[in-house]
Amino acid sequence: MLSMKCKYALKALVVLAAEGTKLPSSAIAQKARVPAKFLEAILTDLRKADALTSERGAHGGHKLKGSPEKIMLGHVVRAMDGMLAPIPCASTFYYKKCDDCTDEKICVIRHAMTEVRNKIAEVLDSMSLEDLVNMSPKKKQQLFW
Amino acid sequence: MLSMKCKYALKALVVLAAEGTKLPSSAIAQKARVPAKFLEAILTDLRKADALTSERGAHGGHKLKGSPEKIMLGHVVRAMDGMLAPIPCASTFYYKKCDDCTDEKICVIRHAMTEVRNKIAEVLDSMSLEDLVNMSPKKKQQLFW
DNA sequence: ATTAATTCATATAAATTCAATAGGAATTGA
DNA sequence: TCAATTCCTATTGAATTTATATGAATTAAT
Ligand code: FES
Ligand code: FES
Repeated sequence: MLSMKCKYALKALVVLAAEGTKLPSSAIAQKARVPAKFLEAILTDLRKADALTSERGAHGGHKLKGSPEKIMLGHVVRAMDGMLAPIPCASTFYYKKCDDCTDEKICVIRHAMTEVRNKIAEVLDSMSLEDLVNMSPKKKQQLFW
Repeated sequence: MLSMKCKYALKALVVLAAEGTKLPSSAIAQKARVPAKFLEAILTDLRKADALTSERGAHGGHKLKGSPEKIMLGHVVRAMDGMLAPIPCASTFYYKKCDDCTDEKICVIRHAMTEVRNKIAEVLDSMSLEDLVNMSPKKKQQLFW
């Protein structure tokens, strides 16, 4: 399950990708239809995840770091929610051993869930913010949802 | 994320699939290495999900309902954890509208997550308990994890 | 220098979900 | 009657989620 945090993060990034310019968090919150104060914390995390840069003070704001086609959904989702895999032992970026399994090399649950994780990663690691923006039939009107 | 409940459920079902026979929950708990009392509740849910049948009283126990190749992982995961989709609006079995989106037909988040959900469903709805058992290199020794 | 707009840091809180345990009623076979 | 079992209801503690509140630090404009 994607958390609200992650969903909001994606929306914020789509807004920034479509806009291209620097925007204050309040403007992003409005356009993305996301709780303003919650978004502030999310933007901080996105900055730490290297997805955007921020400037403080008057006329400050947030701007995408790098071009939209280089920021992949997989990167964003991992930064917000952690692993893509359904189960920690099947994760490549957030691997964790299972206490209830003695030999993960033969574990059939792990094998099955690794297949799932690979499919998820295939989709999310090949889809960029630009893809997301272009996906919208109304992108010229800046309507994404 | 797969819950522990779901993981335990899958393990219990693999044990039953491999064994073929009726087993009391205590025996399943031991073979699957799962907390006994927690498993009891899980087995009840699995019965309600039509994955097994139970007999009460002495010599009672639980038995797979139908053959292992007909019970799909997707069915089990849905019964335990709900939707496969990363987000409710992208779920086919557990659909729920998003409060923060005004037009889901054009929503790019939904479009992206629908792709993910379809990949997940493709894997889990085509993999059966029998597949899981056969996946094990040590199935003859009943070692699955 | 003051003010307004902003990010940033920290703390907190309410609600929900998860993982499990407890206790005992009901059922069944020996 | 007894032992083994499923089944039912309640509870618990911990963690996570989804925020909100407060105010410090920074910056540009006046
Ligand atoms: S090793 Fe993770 S489920 Fe078995
Ligand atoms: S409709 Fe669900 S994310 Fe937009």
